[in-house]
Amino acid sequence: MTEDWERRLREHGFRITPQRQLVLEAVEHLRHGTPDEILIEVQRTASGVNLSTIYRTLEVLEEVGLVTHAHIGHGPPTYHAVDDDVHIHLVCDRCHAVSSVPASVAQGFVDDLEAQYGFRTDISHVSVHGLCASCKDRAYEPEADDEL
Amino acid sequence: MTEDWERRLREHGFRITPQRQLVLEAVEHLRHGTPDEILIEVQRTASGVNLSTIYRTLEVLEEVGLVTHAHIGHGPPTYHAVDDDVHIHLVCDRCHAVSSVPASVAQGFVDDLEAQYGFRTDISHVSVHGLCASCKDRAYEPEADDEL
DNA sequence: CACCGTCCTGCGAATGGTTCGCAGCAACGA
DNA sequence: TCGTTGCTGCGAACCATTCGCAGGACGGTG
Repeated sequence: MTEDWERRLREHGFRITPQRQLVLEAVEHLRHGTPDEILIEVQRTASGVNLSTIYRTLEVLEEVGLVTHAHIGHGPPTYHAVDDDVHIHLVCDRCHAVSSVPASVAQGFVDDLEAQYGFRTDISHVSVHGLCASCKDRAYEPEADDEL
Repeated sequence: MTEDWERRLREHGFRITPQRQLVLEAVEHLRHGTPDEILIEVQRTASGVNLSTIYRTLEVLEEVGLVTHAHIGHGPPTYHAVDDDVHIHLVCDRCHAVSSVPASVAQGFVDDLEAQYGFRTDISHVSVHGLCASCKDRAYEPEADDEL
């Protein structure tokens, strides 16, 4: 049978190539992956694949709706498959830990933005910065030591 | 009288320099500015200032709490003065327009994150992606033309 | 008000992530 | 099987950011 991802690509006039299959599989396997990490994963199977191909392939896969990317912190974007649960990234500014929470916690917020400002939020693209539970409890602002 | 920003810098052991004053003024003048844009603004007054100085100065100003930065979209970070109203950036993925809304619309969301996950959100660092009102009304997914 | 120790700045090079141009190979319809 | 055209690998180009260094400026002190 023809896989869904093949159909998606064909419908948009793209060809089916081993590279595209491998990149998609890598993204699905690593649940979050930067282009770099995806390259390494792909090269476990096909060592000849080039970084530029990863970038171009991710662009194509995103265009046909098979993957999306989100900006987490200062570094490069991370890609993930679209059929994953929609989630929000919580990025700790202290320890840089990234956790995911269901998008549903933001539903009220998203609805408010649409109702009050007409803005339709792509919630999976949101990344939220702050302090994770451990860092919040462990210390209070060591970099802003005005008093003490 | 001694300005607040001078006191802030001195308290942290930093010196007062024209460059630091100019960068701070530029950030306050442009309400959102990338390092590049800030450089151009600063150079209207002092053409000799270098880009590396902008980066280093922004780092210092951020450390002492005079400016913050937020990640908006794919490009470089944007800086703004901290005494601005705390706001959230809404970034339109279609037309790339950036609008600001009061942080208060996210209060419930922020509270939920703290209550349910212990995550203390730095709301001013959040940027929200999606479609602005005009783009949402004007067209439906021209880049994802599955049908028609 | 001049002096001196440091910090700060300008400059140019290095770095890391991403994109581009090109020539050859491969997908897929005929 | 053949030909068209898209896709890939490669290396160079590019952009934003950081670093190292030498000279200049800030600001405390006498």
